[in-house]
Formats: sequence, C-alpha cells, structure tokens
Amino acid sequence: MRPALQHAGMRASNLALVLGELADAGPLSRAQLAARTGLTKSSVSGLVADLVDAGLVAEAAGGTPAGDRGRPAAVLSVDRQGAAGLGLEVNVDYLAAVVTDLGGGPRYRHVVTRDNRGPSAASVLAELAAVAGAARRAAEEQHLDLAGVCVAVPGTVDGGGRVLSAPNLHWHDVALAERLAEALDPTPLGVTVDNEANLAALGELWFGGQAPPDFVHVSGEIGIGGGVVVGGRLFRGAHARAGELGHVVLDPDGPTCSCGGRGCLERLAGQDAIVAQAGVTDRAELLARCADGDEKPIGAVRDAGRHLGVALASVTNLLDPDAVVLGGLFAELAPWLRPCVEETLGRHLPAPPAVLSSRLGAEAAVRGAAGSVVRRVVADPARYLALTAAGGAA
Amino acid sequence: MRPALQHAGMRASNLALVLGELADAGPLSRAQLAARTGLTKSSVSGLVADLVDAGLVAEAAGGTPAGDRGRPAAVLSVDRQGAAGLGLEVNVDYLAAVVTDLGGGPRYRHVVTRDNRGPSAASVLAELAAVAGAARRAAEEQHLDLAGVCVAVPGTVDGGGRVLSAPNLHWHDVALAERLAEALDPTPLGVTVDNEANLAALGELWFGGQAPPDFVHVSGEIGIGGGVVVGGRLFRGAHARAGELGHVVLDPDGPTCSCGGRGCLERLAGQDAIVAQAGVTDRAELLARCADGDEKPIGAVRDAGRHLGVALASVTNLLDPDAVVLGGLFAELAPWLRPCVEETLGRHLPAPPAVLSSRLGAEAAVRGAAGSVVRRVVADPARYLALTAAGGAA
DNA sequence: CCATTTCTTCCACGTCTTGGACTAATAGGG
DNA sequence: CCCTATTAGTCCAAGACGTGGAAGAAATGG
Repeated sequence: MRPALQHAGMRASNLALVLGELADAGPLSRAQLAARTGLTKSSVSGLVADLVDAGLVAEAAGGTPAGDRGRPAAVLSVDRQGAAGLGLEVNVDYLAAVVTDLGGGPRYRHVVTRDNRGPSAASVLAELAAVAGAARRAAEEQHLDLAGVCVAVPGTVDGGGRVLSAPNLHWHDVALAERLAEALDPTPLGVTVDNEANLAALGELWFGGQAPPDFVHVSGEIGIGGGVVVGGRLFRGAHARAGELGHVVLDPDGPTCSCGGRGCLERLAGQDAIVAQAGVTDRAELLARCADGDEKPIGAVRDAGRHLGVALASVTNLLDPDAVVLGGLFAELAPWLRPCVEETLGRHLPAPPAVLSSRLGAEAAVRGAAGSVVRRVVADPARYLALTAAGGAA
Repeated sequence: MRPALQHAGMRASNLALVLGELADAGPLSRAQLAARTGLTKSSVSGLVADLVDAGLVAEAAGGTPAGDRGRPAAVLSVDRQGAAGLGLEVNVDYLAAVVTDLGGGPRYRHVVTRDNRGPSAASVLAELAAVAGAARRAAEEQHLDLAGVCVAVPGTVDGGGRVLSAPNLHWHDVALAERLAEALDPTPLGVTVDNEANLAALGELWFGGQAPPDFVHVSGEIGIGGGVVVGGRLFRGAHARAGELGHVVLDPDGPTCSCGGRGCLERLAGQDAIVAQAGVTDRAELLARCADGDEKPIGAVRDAGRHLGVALASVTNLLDPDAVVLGGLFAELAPWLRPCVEETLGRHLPAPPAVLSSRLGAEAAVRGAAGSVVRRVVADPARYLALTAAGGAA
C-alpha cells in the first residue's frame, strides 16, 4: 500500500523532480528548472539549496555564460564529485568493478581475469571483496562518496541479495549481499544483487546511447539472458524471474535443456550450440572463422539467428517493445546474425521492432550495476540527504 | 515527466489512499483508516468529509455496531449510490452493457444478441448507442451518477479511443469513442475504448475472486487473446499491443495465419482449429460431444491444450506470472483442457504457475469495462470531486 | 452515578509551496 | 558614460495541508 503523503514526502518528490531533470537534461539554470518542472522560482531555489548542501548539485564555478540580455544565469548541474556507485560483476571467467559518478561517467574500471567455476564460492567472494576494496580506495582517492554497491551475477536472485542459483558458477543459495557487506565492514555500504541480464539491459539503457525506453536486451553467452525495460524501468515480474528468454520453447520435442524442459532457445542458439554446429572448438575460433568468411560457421550463426528471430517474434507479441538490442556474443556476431533475425521477425510480425546491437561489449552489466546505484540516488535524493546528514553527525 | 507536487497533489494522493482502502478493505471507521494509512485521525476526518460531500463515501446509517468498550465507531464505506461506471461490449454476435456501482456490484445488465459482422460499422454504432442510452436511463432510475463509459472491442485500439483494426467485425480505423460520445450528447460522458482481452483480464482480477495480482488471462474465442496483469495493473507495452498471446509462434513452418505469420498459437488452438480437428460443425456441438465423452473431439481439445501449454511455458518464462486464468471457450473446455495444459507446463518449467478457469463466462470483458470506470474514480477521487463541483455549479 | 475506554472533532502550530515585490547583473541605445 | 529594458535570483507574507495534543462524545463496567 502506498504510504500517506505528508510534507516531507512532497518535498522528497520535488527534490527528485529537480535532480532528475538536472541529470537527464544537462546543465540548467534555476529559472529553466522552474519553467520545466512547473514549480515556482522560489521553490526551486530552496530545493536546489538543499541539493547543493548535500553535494549532489554544483554551480558551474568557471563562468556563467552570459546569453543575450538580462542577468546571466547561474548554471547548475549534477555534481560529479557527489554520490558515486560501485558496480561489481561475478562471471564465469572474470571479476569486474566499475565506479560511476552522478553524471554517469565511469571513474574507475578494473577487470580480473580468473576462472570462477573451479574455486569455492567462499574463495570467489574473498577475491570479489578484494576487488571491491581496491575500487573503494580508488574512489576515495578521487574524493568520491560511494552511495552503495550493486553486484551483477549470472543467475537468479531473491529480494534480499541472496543468489538462489547460478548454474554456471555452481552456486546455490549464497548470501552474497550479506557476505560482501561484512567484508566491506568499516563504514559498510548498502549492497544489492541483481541478475546480469537485467543489469546489462539497464546499462544499455543508460549508457548505450541508442535504446528507446521500451526494449528487450538479449545477452547471448553460454546461456541466453533477457532484460525487459518498460517505460525506462526494469520489468521483473511477480518473482523477479521475468525475461528468461533463454527458455522460451521453440521445439517441444527438441533436445533436453539444463532447465529440465525441451527445445529451449538457449539449447538451439546458445554459444555451445553454435560452436558445436559450426564445428569449431571455442568462441574465439568461431569469431575468427566468421570474420574469414568461412561458410560452415556462418551457416551455424544464421541458423541461430533464425531461431532467435522466432523467439523474438513471440517476445514482441507478448511484450510489445520498440526495439531489440543484441548484446554479448550476439553483438559480436551481429554482422551475420542480425540480417537473419530481422528477416525472421519480418516474416512473423506485421510491425517488427528495430534490431540494434550493443556497443558496450562485456561492460554492459557492470556499468548497469554501478548506474543502478546512482540512479537510486537520483530517484530519491531525500533518502540520501537523510543518510548523509545522519552519517555526518555520527 | 512527473508533475510538480504541490498541496493539491498531496491532498489528491491522500484522498485516493483513504478511498482506496475503503474500497479494498471493506467498511472501516475513521480510527481504523488512520491506523491503516498512517495519517492522523484529524487528517482522516477532513479527507472523509470531502469524500462524503462528493457522495463517494457513506456513513452506515442503520447502526454503528458497538463493539467492546468505548465510544462506538461510525462505520464508513464506499457509497453504493455514488459514482457508477457503464461498460459496453461490441462482439461478433452480441452487444452487451453493464452498469457497476462504486462497490463493484452490478446494477444493470443487458445483452442484445445480434450479428455484427454483416452490418456496417455505422449501423452497429447506432445500435450500441441505443443500448448505451437504455443503460443510462436505467442508471438514472436508480439514482446512480455515471462517471464514464468504457467499451470493449475485439481488436486493437489507440490511446484516443479509435479502433485501429477489429478483423472479426471487419472494422478498420473507427473513431468509436468520438462517435459514441456524440450519440450520448446531452450531458456527455467520457468514453474510453480498450481491447476485449485486456478488459476481461481486469474483470477477472476485480470480480473473479480468484486471480492473484500477477497473472495472465487467456481468452479463447475465434481468436486467442491475452491480458497481462502485473501488480494489479494492466501491462500494455510500448504501443498498447502487449499480450498478443494468439500470435506466439509455435511452429515456424506451420500453417499461415491471418496475421501474415506462420504457426501462430491461434491457428493451432483457436476455436476454428479445434472444431475442424474434432470433426464437428460448431462450438455448441464441440461442447456437447465433449460432455458426452466422445473420443475424437476430446482428443482435439487435448491437442489444443498441449499447444496452449507450450505457449504458456514461454509466456511464463517471459512474464513470470503467479497464475494463468483460462477464459472464454477455454473455460468451458477446462475439464478436458486444463489437465493437458498443466502437464505441458510442468514438463517445461521448474515452477509452473497455477492454472485456473474463469467463472465469469462471457461477462468478463463487459464487467471489466464497467469496473475500469469506477476504478478510475477510486484511483483519483480528486479529479471526480473537481468534475462534480464544476458540473454542479454549471 | 462515576471511572474508563475509545472514537471523533477542534485548534494552535509547523512545513512546504505560492505569488508578488525586491535586488542583482547584464546588453543595448542615446 | 549613463539609463532603460530584460532576465535571474532572493525575500517574505499568505495560503494549504498535515500534525499532535486537548477536549468533547458515547458507549461499558463497577
């Protein structure tokens, strides 16, 4: 149930409105903010003063570019030294960290190549904590105030930061958020955990520069993940398991899948299926042979594209997105894959969505994770004000 | 962009909170409302006074059932003589009207059996206006204040009440809302138009008494429609075309469909496909022969159930609902259909959703339409207050 | 008949936005 | 070089709304 709205809530809502406008529409003066938001100039002044005090908004120190006539405006923008987000990613063969400032700019990146299937979850967690600690120190050196941590994992999670199952990591029921918060103990940060495919979709939305507000992100890796963005927000479903594109059923009598079903998309168009059908040994060789124009691997990719097209036609019928973004392996295979996907979509739909390929590469999920921390601050600056006021007093 | 929140908005939000609580949680005293909403008793008193003035809330006139000790509570509930909604439905072989009061109770029903495929859209519209007029007079006789009209149509609509395409009615680009508003000219009512499958899903949610807040409603008729409800709200997608379950692709090389694609669910498990495979002439005979235990039609229904199960497995992977509700023809065929659907879902999903069958029959869509009018009043009573105040003054 | 309990209303107060008056800072024209 | 027009930002009284405590109302139980 929605909570009762009182004065504090009204102010919180208007703080978010002002900060959001500043984050989305670049530098603006107080007068422009008033015109855009519908608040009066006085209200905007008061709200901005609070945001400046909290270090979320800064007045362009250099010069106020005097326009035509009249008093020149004091240009405000999101403070790039304000709240920052730490994004982490645990994947099969690497750990990654990114720190993003309030403006969305990446301020630190680090990737550790490392096999995470063999070692125990505890050992992976220890290494992840070390990576996170280094990132935190780097943020401190740049005088950034970390507002939280978000971890991307290739698996299902519950609401409390527990990883329920990550088959490719051999993880089952790991209290990731809790463990990581303990490891970061001195001045603990809030830790959230989310699915890699979901965060990659958000990364594409915020940093990809091409996704419309309603789209589906398909990340092809060993499995096939999907992230559904509706109206600029992630669609999670009733149990946070929506967008499981990899297990859409293409052939009810097809090969059995690790999920227990048969003929899942992942089994027909995932990395392993393409590699096997192409007659190559691994992903690197697949890409190299495709680039060489070799018929057999290209044919395998085209078959995968047709399967993917059929699955995406069903997805479009159900979710009605504006676009489909191919990520991960599928982005790398786009030159050969995309035409087949588009053709198949056209055959099954009267109005097929645009098919785009991601330019973020493997970084999409970590950047989405870091971005989700700063977006939370932008979406509810009042909470951040309360926290920093309390933290500063303590 | 979200609008600036000022005092009026705060009050509007709290009015909606109080009225919503009263609508959802039955009769409550002011003290109970204060406890549930988090508002103070004073605020609740003021808010309730406004709602009573507008005729949306009534104090139980009869008796205030004195409980244990202390002053007995004045019991408040939604005023059943307050705002009412008129729901209309245009379908292939009938027109229907239902008037629903604020409590959700049906106060008037009328169905005209009539073939709407032959006559022109203009002639169907004239008859629909007559049905609507009769319903309005019936509402007036009961001293109900109609707050609006919502029309269910078997086709796609745009945001402005235009029917873009309703194949089974042979309608193309009909300005239904506009025409109907003209026909109801003296004291015009706001008219909205929505897809039949979507409104049937809402009807099931509000009046079916069994649907959880996240479910998918499947209405099997000549075509197969889907309505997706997420968190108690309809999911529409970017172009209001989400939930097109009938055109999920089951067999990319299957029979061609009216949509231009191939192997759509509708082509394999729609009414025509079942009837043809069962070797019967129409729906009535199909149901009769199934009830008689005849093998061939029951086999045809079971095949359809397997197709439907495969499609719903994909739907579940993408939308993650708590339940699937079978409506329309599928509800009538449930005894034979449901076991096959459940078995197929179980084979493809680790955690299949519950499969329920609707008890509302053909009424689901009209009732959903009427309900959507009163829900709009409950969701934003402030707008209704403003309208009645303006209307009363004029 | 009075104390107790619970519901409701009343009123002074605090918070937040508004709207207009006032000050600040620039460009352009005489 | 000064004056006016123009636009930006601040200040302050007034208005709207929720809060919180006190007072009043209406029942029960001793």
